[in-house]
Amino acid sequence: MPPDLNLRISPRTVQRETVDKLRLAIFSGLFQPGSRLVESQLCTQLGISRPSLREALRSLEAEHLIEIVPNRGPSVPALSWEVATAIYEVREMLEVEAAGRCALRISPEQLRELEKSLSAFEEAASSNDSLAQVMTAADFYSIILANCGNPILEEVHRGLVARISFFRGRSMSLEGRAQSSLAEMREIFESIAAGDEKAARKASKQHVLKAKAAAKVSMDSGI
Amino acid sequence: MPPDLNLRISPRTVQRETVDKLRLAIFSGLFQPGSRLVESQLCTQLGISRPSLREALRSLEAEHLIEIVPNRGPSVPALSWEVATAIYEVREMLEVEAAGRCALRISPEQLRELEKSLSAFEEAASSNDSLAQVMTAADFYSIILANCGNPILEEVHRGLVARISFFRGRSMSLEGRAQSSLAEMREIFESIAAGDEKAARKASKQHVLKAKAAAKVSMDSGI
DNA sequence: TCAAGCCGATTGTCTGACATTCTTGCAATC
DNA sequence: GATTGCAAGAATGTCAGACAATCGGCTTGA
Repeated sequence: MPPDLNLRISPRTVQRETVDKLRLAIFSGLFQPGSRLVESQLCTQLGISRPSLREALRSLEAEHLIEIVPNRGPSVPALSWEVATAIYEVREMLEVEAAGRCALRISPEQLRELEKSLSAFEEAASSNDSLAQVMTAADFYSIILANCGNPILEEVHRGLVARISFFRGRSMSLEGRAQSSLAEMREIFESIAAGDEKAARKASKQHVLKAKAAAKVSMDSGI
Repeated sequence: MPPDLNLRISPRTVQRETVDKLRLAIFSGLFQPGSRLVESQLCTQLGISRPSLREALRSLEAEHLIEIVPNRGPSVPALSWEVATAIYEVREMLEVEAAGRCALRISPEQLRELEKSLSAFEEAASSNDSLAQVMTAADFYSIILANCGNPILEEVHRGLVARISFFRGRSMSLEGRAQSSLAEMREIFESIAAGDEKAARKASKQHVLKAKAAAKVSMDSGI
């Protein structure tokens, strides 16, 4: 028997359900950065009690998806470009490392999964649904990170990418960004498929750098 | 006026106070890994109500300092060596990068702070107080990370180091580990003081690798 | 126009409650 | 003797309601 196979089924508690829903709401831009989240409103909208909601909010606070100022309550933080830059830098470190490791150790089966997710992104890229683009792209990274052999790398990366979902959504709407993103991701995929660690690292680095540049453009232009 | 100077004073709420106290309790080994945390007991010990405690627990859960299984409640996770290895690897990436950047940009004033914290560790190293050793060493890293120019790097690093505090405490108790740790940290300090990025990276990498090895030894020997 | 003060809205925190689920000990059965 | 089944107790998940402290905005007065 595998030593650490986690067979325990996790009942979905109200708290967890709430965290997931709110997280998704933030990703999809339902809550704009800077907007306040009023407890009583959320309670009625979600149909839950205040204690449960507050527990969920504390979880999101610890993930840095919201911030809670005492006596003012929770709000979606407006990410400064300075912090966004910092996140992109760390994301680059993690993603480059993960891509490199992934190229050396991914299984054929997972490679097919990666290809599938690339196709999914390709389809999304040809549409105008920027949320779908962000989500499918996240799946693509997720598979790479899940196969880098380091669960912590994956976990930290997921947390960071979540925090810049706002920027990612906006920059995906940029003219041609989705298509060039697709090209970059295809290059990453090819390198990993070829088992070429160096190429995977290089392609991955390029991709993050361009994503960061696109985010900067969208931020400067759009307000 | 600085654009983003945060002048808001944060009233210390019961929730935050509780998070800090529990975090410290975990660091100091008051709660052994694997042990369950019973809400009613903690409530009476801390003198707070259950909702406040539960909010605090959710925060700690999101920091991965505790885990909460539905209908079983919170407990301190027993870190497997596999996960610990993963954490050490990511910590290495972050700390090496931070040390390198720090060497290029630290201010003379902060450098003095770094030297001070090194002295503090030196003193702790000659004692037998392994908690003090862990704490002062954490201060040392903290200054490096705070001067690397990337707040996210700092934040993520702090979170990871927190999670391996148990291992760090145990390995510091190893014969001679504190002294060799001191030597390694001094080398890091010297490199940063000299503004030598490459040396700082190298010394930092060595330090983390040795810390990891020491953790492995203490784990294998001690049970 | 601007400052001071008041009022509603919101949050921080507590108490108490109850259904559900887990744990544990004991009895019954094979 | 080992395993199964069950029942009591303990712990958690969730809710409702309450109240003081604080914040933000609006009115009022100078």
